Amino acid sequence: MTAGMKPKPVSSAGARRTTISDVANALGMAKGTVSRALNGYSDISEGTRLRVQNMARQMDYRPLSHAQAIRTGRVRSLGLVLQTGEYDGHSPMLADFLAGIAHEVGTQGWTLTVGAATTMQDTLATLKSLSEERKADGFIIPRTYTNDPRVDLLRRLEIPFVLYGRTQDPQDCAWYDIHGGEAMSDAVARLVSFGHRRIAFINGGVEYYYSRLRLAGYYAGLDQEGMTRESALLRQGAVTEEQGEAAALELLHQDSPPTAIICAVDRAALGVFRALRRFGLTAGQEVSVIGYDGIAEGAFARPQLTTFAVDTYKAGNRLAHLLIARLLGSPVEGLRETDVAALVARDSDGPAKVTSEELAVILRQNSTQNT
Amino acid sequence: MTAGMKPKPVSSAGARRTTISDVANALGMAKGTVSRALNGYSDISEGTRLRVQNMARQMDYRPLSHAQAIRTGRVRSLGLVLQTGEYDGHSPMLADFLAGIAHEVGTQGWTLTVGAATTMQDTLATLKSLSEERKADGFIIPRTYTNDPRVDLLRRLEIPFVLYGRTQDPQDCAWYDIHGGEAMSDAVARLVSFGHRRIAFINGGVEYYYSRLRLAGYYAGLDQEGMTRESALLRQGAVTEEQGEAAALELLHQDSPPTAIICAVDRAALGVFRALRRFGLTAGQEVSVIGYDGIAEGAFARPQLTTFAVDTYKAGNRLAHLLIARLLGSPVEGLRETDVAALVARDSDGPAKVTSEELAVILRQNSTQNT
DNA sequence: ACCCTTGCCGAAACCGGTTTCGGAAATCAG
DNA sequence: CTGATTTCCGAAACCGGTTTCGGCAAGGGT
Repeated sequence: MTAGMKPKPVSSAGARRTTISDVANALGMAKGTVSRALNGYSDISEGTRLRVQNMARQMDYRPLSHAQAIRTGRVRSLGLVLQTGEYDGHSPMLADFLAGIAHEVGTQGWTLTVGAATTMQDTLATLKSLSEERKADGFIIPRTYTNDPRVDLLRRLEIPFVLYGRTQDPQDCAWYDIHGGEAMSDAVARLVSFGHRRIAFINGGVEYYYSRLRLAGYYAGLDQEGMTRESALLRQGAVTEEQGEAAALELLHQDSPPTAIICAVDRAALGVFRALRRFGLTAGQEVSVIGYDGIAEGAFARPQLTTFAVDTYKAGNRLAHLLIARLLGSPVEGLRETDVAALVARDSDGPAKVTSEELAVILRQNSTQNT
Repeated sequence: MTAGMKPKPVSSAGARRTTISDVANALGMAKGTVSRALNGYSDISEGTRLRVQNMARQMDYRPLSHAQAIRTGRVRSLGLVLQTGEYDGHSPMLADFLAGIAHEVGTQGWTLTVGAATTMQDTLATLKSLSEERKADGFIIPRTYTNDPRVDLLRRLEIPFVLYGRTQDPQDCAWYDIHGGEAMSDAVARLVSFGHRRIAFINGGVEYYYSRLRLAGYYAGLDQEGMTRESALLRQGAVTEEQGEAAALELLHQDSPPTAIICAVDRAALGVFRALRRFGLTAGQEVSVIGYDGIAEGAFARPQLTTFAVDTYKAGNRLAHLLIARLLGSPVEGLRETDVAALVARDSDGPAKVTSEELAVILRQNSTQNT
């Protein structure tokens, strides 16, 4: 094998892929040398490194990840375990999320491996087996809990991961998160500027860490405006339309009903629409409603939902990026990103047209007709 | 190494996985023998096969798929490339679909690798690279077109695949499909039995093969009832709420409006609701509406949508099953399953309360107020 | 008793990479 | 000019499996 061999011809019909050996003896070198040159070992001279890289590019050589994995143990794949229980209204964003991950992963030459589970127990087992079988080098953990058993598991197993959202104990954690709290306090400020004085908050699932942050944001917003916190204006654990509707009904049936309702989750906000409709009211008129998420249905609802939209595609994208960085050795402290949700002002909120007292009268009048 | 060695102790802290060599010399055999015993070679006696299998189970030996892949070229992974373009209303089912695939795949010891693309061009490139890099042994092709370039590509590359839905040329194709056509003709029959005489059909995207089948089903239903086909009662290409709403408005603005509307897609049916609401009408009263898909929103809509529900989880499940079978060597002809959609009778359809003529009058009256 | 199958398994090559090890050539110190 | 380092690369081992090949022993036919 002389060094002057010409690169292999354009792949004919039954062409085998070019292997590292092909590259090696096209260059007249040992395959070990080619490997080290390609992987940036320091004992390779700059000259040969270049020659190898050029030849590899010319011959369109791409190492097979599973062939590398046998020695390195790394398969260049990110894992994602979906927990699909009851309908929780979050699935609409899934497609974008996956697209975001898959795109980033694809351009880096990595892969996305997805598993599914129904219970947390099941999720943990799936995580364990996927990593034991080395189907994934690390995991993206979506929808983090305040106290997340998945985090505990992966920490114990020393398997890299990155969170979508944060968790109570940040040790060993990389994450991408949206400032949901900030959005909530912005919502309060916006509603106050519209003249609202009684602003309620319908929070999401209490087990998720995000609901803590959003509640804190709501409180911060109240504080900033010099308003007092009232438990009568707070409802927790609404993530579906029904739950949102039920929570809104509770809020509206009080003596001093809120003239504005902030929801931690868009779908709950759509439920609030329904509750209002029961009284013959429409969001954005007598009562303002602001949501959070930016689901597509919000734009199609009547009235169109004002919301703080999160870019789910981008989230997936950044998460993949961060996890790959972590797997490549970046220290976890540098892999923590937060972003802001973008206010999408539509029709479901606006200037206060009635006071709480006036609203109470209207509600009493109309409640006799319905329900 | 004697044959009587005891199995390795329960994995301690830094325990390596058990390899095939571990099993081999626990049994005092050559590793090649173990491999052949486990893979059902015929030159292994029944006795040793049993001994090997037992020992493997005892030692919890599971071969690493990427280690096998290096020789076999098969990684035991199914590929799925999502095409995420504009919001087409189909994403809600995605979570269930993935769960169905992932579950089947998981229990068989396989994996699901997902990619994403925005355009068809992109999808084809992704399919090609995923298979070239051997990230997937075969593909699940969702949302089949009448004439599907993905099928052409995979056929040409001789890569196994299975379709969710059918396509024009069945050569080399395995599939799982729902009898959408049957559902549509059932819908016609149901509406006729309710006394409806003018029944319209709002079809889905014309490029998909399913819309041909559903249209044919609608026609078959009409034929069976001795009704004539009228192009005035047919609209095509509605997959979103807006498109459904627009199509319904067109249908209702005619001189002889339909008293019942069948939609090939639930989301379009929800759009029809909105169109009716514009006229102060509600589905299930003056006009009956029947959808197809069984999306969760249908149950939450007011009125609740009568629809033919497809079990998306099951679809994913069966598709994974079929593809794995195909990859294991089953002839493609035996890998074609069809299932039926289940009628979920709710509130959006019912006995005809007005004739088309009466409806026309109502619509004319109300159209002056709205729009 | 002998040859020929057949059944069954060990040994070794192989898949496509990575990593270790050792030595030749080049560079440096004195 | 010599000896000691460095620099750089070839050779070979290795990763965890699969597959080929050949041979020993048991069984069958005559």
